[in-house]
Amino acid sequence: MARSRAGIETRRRILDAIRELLALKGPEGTTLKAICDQADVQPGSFYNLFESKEQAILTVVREAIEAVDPDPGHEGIDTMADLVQAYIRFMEDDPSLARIYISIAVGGGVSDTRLEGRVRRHHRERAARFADAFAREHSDLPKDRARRRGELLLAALNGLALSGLIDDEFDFRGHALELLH
Amino acid sequence: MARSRAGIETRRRILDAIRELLALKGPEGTTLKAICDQADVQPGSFYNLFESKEQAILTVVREAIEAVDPDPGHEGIDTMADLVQAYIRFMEDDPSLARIYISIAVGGGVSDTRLEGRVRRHHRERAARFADAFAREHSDLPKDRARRRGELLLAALNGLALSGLIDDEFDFRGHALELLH
DNA sequence: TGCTGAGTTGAGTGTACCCTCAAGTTTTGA
DNA sequence: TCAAAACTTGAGGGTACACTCAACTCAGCA
Repeated sequence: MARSRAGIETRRRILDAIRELLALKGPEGTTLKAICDQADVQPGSFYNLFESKEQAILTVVREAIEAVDPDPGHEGIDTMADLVQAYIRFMEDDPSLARIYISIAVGGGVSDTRLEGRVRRHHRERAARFADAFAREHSDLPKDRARRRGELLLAALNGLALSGLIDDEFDFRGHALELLH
Repeated sequence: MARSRAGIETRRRILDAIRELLALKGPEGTTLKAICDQADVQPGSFYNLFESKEQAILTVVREAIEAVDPDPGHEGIDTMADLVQAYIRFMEDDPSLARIYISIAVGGGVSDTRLEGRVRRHHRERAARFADAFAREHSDLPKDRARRRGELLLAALNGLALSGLIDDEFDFRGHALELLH
């Protein structure tokens, strides 16, 4: 753990390096040497701050999982527009984290049983949040139908994000906004 | 290359092993030893049939990319229902390939520049196919709007597939069929 | 100013990886 | 039937990997 100014700064540089490498080169390219080169740090310094490479990567992965969910405090009162806008912001402001997030969701990268369960739990909570927002705006619909619509909207956003990651020219923002109708 | 009965059979066993390992353990878990154990083959035999581990994996990856596209002959005449049904079949009959497909699409696994271009090209062709099918069934819509709807439908399907891969209990089939309305 | 502990260094360790190859067995086809 | 070709074996080689550690520097503070 970092306890001094220098340590905190080094820790940040390392996490930045991992984030960039994961997004750019994938898990296979995120070697200790690559991380250390990118962060301009020696292995010994890395292991002074992190228990293992795996643990450091998991820190970034957790960050990605959390970043996709906006304002946890707003849970229970956010509108569909809020949720869609938040996703757009996530994709535009932090494409590296977005790529990592979708990547773990599929399980193609860091495959770890604990992580798999965490992703599933997170996904279900997120689906519920979408379902609630939708139900609030369409109180006429039966509860079950609202839930399914929430699931569908979340899936559509994830799919649009996927298209955006595959194809730089894809108009994620436009499509996402259209979803609101 | 396999030239005799035994070689062809061994080659099949190896590709089966890779397919299963990629889907179950991800690229990191798909080591030569794991492949050979699973296929009940020795390394020397592997290298008699494949140039490299990478080449063998790419064979499976290509298979996954192609498997998602049904009946290439029908291109230009398929209906939206055909395309959706084909995706459902792909997800249900070959979940390993489906996981691999979505996984490469994100770029989280085998990250290779050639592959990245191939995926992008494939994705664009696939979006065009959806757009065409949609335009054929809604000739009243302006061309551009039809294209965007095709893109959206493909993205939604991919997103639903993602949900299905994260959560076994997710009703992919039901949601996909509902998309047709 | 000098002590303490946090931070840094980089050569070095062991391991697991991908791949090779000489020697042997089996299959093919003339 | 038999020689050539295809296939299999498994020990072993070179490399790149994650990680360690003793020796060092440096910042913060009494």
